[in-house]
Amino acid sequence: MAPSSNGAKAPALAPAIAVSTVIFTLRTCETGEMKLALALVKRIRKPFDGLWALPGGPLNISEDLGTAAARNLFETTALQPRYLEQLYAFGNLDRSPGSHIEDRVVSIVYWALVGSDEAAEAIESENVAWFWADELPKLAFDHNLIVDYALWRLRNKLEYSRLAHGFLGERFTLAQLREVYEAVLGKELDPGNFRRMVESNGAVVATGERLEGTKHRPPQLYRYDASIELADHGPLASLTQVATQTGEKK
Amino acid sequence: MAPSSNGAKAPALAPAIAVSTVIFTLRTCETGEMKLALALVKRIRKPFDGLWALPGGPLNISEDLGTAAARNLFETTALQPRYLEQLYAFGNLDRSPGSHIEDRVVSIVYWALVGSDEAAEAIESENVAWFWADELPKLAFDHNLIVDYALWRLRNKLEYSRLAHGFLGERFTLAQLREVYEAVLGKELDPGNFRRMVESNGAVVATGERLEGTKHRPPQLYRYDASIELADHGPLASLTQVATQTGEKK
DNA sequence: CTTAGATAAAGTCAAGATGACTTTTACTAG
DNA sequence: CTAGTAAAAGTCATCTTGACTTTATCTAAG
Repeated sequence: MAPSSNGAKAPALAPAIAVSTVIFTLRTCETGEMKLALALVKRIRKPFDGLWALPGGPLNISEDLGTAAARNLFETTALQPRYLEQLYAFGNLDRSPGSHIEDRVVSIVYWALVGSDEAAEAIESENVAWFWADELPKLAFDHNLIVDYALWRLRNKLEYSRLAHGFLGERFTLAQLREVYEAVLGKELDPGNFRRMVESNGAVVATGERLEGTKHRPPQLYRYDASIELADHGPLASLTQVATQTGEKK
Repeated sequence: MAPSSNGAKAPALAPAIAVSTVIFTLRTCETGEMKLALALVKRIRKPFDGLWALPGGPLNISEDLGTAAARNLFETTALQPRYLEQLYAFGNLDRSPGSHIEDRVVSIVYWALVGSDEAAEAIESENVAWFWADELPKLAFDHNLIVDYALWRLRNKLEYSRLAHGFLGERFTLAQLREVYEAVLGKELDPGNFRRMVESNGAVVATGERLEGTKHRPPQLYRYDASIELADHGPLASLTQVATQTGEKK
C-alpha cells in the first residue's frame, strides 16, 4: 500500500516489459502436405547470442499490448496477423540465467495466425526464418516452453472458425478446411464427420458457388459467417456482446 | 531489433508493472445459502479516490509474478490462497482516464480461491471488505471488467477438483461439494447426476468414513486425489508432466 | 416397536453428440 | 460409355447428458 522505503521519484528499480509473439502459419512441405510452422529470429546479442528466439521487443510507453505485438509481427515478417490473442505473461526470475537482476524482463506473449498464402511472401533472411513446429531447435530464454504452451492453446482452445479464417483465404472448400485441421492437430479426420460438425456449428456457411476444374465432383465453396470476430478483444472475447452493448448505462 | 533512437542507458520512459488479484471465497449469507464473494480494498489516493478496487501493488524487482500475487493476498486478507492462477495482463492505454502517460501501468492480474472457513477470520476493516460477487459497486480503473472476466473463468474454465479443494476443507460430502458448485454457477444441480460425474472423473475419492450426526442417512466423506496440484504452474498446468520430466535433455 | 421424514445412493430412460463406416451423386479423363 | 475420384448424404452403435424414479439407511416422534 505505502510506497517503497524511498519516497523519491528517482528511477526506481523496476522490471522491464517486453512483448513477444508466437507467429504461426501453415506451409507446404516437400511431400506436399500442409505443416504448421512458426517464425523465429536469430539473436545477435549477449544472452543466448546466436540462438533462435521469438520475435519481440520492449513495450513503448504509449502503445497498447496488442498493438505492440502486431507491430513486432509486422517488423519481423512484413505481415499482418489474421488472428491475434494474448497467451500469457512470463515473469519468472530464472528466465534469463546469468543476467543481473536489474535487467529483469517480464514478457507478455501473444500468439498470432498469418495466412498461408501471405506467409510465402514474408521476409526471410539470415536472421528471420520459418521453422516447422515439430522440429524446433533449442531456443533462447524460456522460449521453448512458451512455444509448447502456444501450441497447446492452438490445438485445444481454438474454435474451428478462427483457425479457418486465420490460415485460409476468403473462400475455401471443406476439404481445404479439413486439411488445416489435420495439419494443426497432427491426425487425420473423417470427411463426413468433419462436414457434419462444421455445418452444425454455423460459423462457416456455403456460398452456393462451386470450385471448378477438379477432376471429380466439384466441391462447394464456403466462407466465414460475417458476424465472427477475428482479432483478440482481450478477455472480452466472450463478454463482448454484453460489455459492448452495456458500455454506457442505458 | 535496434534499440530505440536514444542509445543512452538513462532512465527510459517505460510502463510500470503491477500485480493485482481477484480473491474469491464462499460465504454464508443471511438466508443461510452459500454465496460467492470477493475481497476489495478502498482507494485512498488520487485516481478514483474513495472507490473500491482489487488488491494489488507494484511488482518487486526480485519477485516472481505468482509470489507477488500471493504476497498481496496475504497483506490484504492475512490469508493463504488455496488456488492461484494468472488471469490476464491488462495494459490498455485508457485504463486510467486522465492519468499522464508516464504513469502508465500494466497490471498482471491473478485470481485466487481461499477457503470459506478461513475467510471468516480474514482481515476486515474500513478499507478492506468482502463483497457479494453479484452485487458489486462501480470499481476503480477497469476493475469491473477484470472481475467479470475472472468470474467467467471461474465458472467456465475450472475443473471440479480445484474448486472443491479451493473452497472446502480436507474432507467433505458430495452434498457440500454440490453446494459449492451451485453457489458458483448460480443454479441448482441434480444430486444424482452430480454424483455420477464426480465419481466418473476420478479427481475426488471416497474415504470410507461417514459423517455422523445428521438426522438422516449418514453421507460418505470424500477427499481430493493426492496427485492433484492446487497451485498454478503457469501454462505448465497441462504440460507439466512432460515439461518437468523433460527438463534437462536425457 | 413402529412409522414418518429426510437424504444418500443407485438405477432408469430418452435425447443428443460422436466415431466408424456405407451409399449415392456428380464431375473428369480416357 | 466406363473407370476413377472425391463430394455429399446417410446409417449405426456407442457414449454423454439431463430429467426422473426407486431403494436404502439413518433420526426422531409417538
